[in-house]
Amino acid sequence: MEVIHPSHQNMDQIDILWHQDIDLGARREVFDYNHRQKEHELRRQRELEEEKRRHSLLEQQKLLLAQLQLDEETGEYIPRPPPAAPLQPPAAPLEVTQNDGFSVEDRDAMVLDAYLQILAETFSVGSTESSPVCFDNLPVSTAVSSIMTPPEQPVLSPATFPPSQLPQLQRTTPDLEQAWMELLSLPELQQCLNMQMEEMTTYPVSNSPEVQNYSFYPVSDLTDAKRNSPKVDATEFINMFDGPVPSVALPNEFDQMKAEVPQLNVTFNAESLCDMFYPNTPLEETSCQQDFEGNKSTIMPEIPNKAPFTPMDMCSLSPGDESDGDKQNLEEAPDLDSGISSNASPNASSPAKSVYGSGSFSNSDSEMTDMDHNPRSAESDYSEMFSINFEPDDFDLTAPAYALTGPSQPNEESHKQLRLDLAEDSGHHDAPFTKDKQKKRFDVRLSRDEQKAKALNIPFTVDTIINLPVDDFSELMSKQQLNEAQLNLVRDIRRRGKNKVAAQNCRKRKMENICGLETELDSLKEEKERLQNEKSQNMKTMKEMKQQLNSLYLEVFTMLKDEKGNSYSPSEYSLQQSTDGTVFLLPRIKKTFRSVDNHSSTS
DNA sequence: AATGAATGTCATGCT
DNA sequence: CAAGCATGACATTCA
Repeated sequence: MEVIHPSHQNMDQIDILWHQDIDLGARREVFDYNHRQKEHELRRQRELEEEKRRHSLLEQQKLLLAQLQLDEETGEYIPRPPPAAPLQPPAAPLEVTQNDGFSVEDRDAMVLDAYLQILAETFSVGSTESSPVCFDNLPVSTAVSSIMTPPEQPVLSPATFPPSQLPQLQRTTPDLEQAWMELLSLPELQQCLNMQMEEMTTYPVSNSPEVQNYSFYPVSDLTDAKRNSPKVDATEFINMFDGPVPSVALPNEFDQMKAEVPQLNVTFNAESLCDMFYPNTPLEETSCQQDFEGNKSTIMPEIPNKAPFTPMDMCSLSPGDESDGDKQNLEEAPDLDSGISSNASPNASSPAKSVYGSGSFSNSDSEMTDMDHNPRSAESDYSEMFSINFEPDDFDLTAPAYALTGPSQPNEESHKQLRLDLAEDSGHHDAPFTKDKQKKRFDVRLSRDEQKAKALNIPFTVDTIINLPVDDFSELMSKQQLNEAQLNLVRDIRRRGKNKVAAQNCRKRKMENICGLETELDSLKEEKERLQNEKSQNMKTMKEMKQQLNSLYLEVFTMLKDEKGNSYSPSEYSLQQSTDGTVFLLPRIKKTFRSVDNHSSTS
């Protein structure tokens, strides 16, 4: 028996199968390993080229952002003026592109083109005209404005930004956020960011807590801040993190945060940068999870009011500002539909304005600031999650309607508040302090209960008092040792708040009822008109039919003849039909008589 | 200054 | 019975 070499046999079989497949329409290249390998290499080459192209676009975009600065008045990005001498780009990767021999104008034009191209190609966000809007809404402008702030002026730390805006921004620009995430996932960008981050962390960061806080902001915030960093002086760069917090942070917390700085250095590698911006970092994730689990049982009743957890939500639960996150969860969500304390200030979409307050204070903002400035040990679940403590000695920092500006302008604000108090006590509010009367009115309204609560040292916010479920509210009241006056005030605040919402709903319902009735009235009018038209049409038809009947009647009469062949007069005879259908010709004599009788009797 | 709209607050009844 | 809701009536603020 002949022994065939196995491989030879296999090759023969493959050849047979191949011929069969050719008959079926498949080409040999499909099965050719070398051919497939070539194709694979070609594909890889294309991918590499694509990668290179994206990288160059990225570089151009970074360069562009370094060349641009935010015009705080128009909200537009404009070319940055030529930097001062000491402002040398600290980031090495950008030096290559910046020293390429282009004039500033050429480079700006090129960069602008590249920018538009990037927006059109890299981001699959949408049309280019929507992009600037999104950029305007991004917190990047806050970072840029912080960079642009003169060093001698206290730079607002991220902790003083109105954090309540952030989830909103997150919601309003999900596509852009996703695009940023995609960008960040590019290895080249991660490498670049990593280099810059290493530079950043090698500075003597005296206020390291802010570094940690910084990571709580949307990814675009930090990345854009970084993109601007090449033009930023080291001092200013540090100023981005150099906030007033150390002056208000409790020493133990400060030490604790400081102790985490080495961890940050470790975790600031390229792979975990995305995770740092979003809370998948093991460091934060564990703590977030812990906190989330810890508070879940008490948070849950309120959570359904809010959209499902976003990464920012998880971030908010991280240890650095867990109270902020909780407060956002629990206070913003009811505002969405209740409108009681809708913190939507007209400036909410303009971070550059809101950084310095510009008179647009919101309750939540002040509470956030309060929470930042009053980190407290856990007295109870709710005191940790919701409360502000109105400490008598931090009056100007914790006052509800004026605390946004933070420690940078404490005296002005406390004086404003004192004047506001005086105005309220005297019962009238001339408005020398506020530009927006509507806003002022809103704030004054809000601050009445706030003021009362503060006067009695109620350790909760009015939103907390109003929006807590009754069980949680009762539990909270029982845990706090409140005196009679405080309890009464808290109940009044809750009752007023509930009733306010009820009144709003009632009026809304009333308006809807009125609109519904108006619609119904319109439809009824139309129905009436239609029926009247139908009635007149019917009457017209009836008249025509009567005329036809009359003519037919006369026609029949003219055809009737007596024995002599004379016609019957319709005035003397009438035709009547009996029940069995027989038609009789009856003289009208009786009727004539009766009419004569009637006539004689009436006369 | 008068006026109407919008909104907050209170009283009351109902669930 | 307490809590909350609905709603009419009144008060306040503002344009």
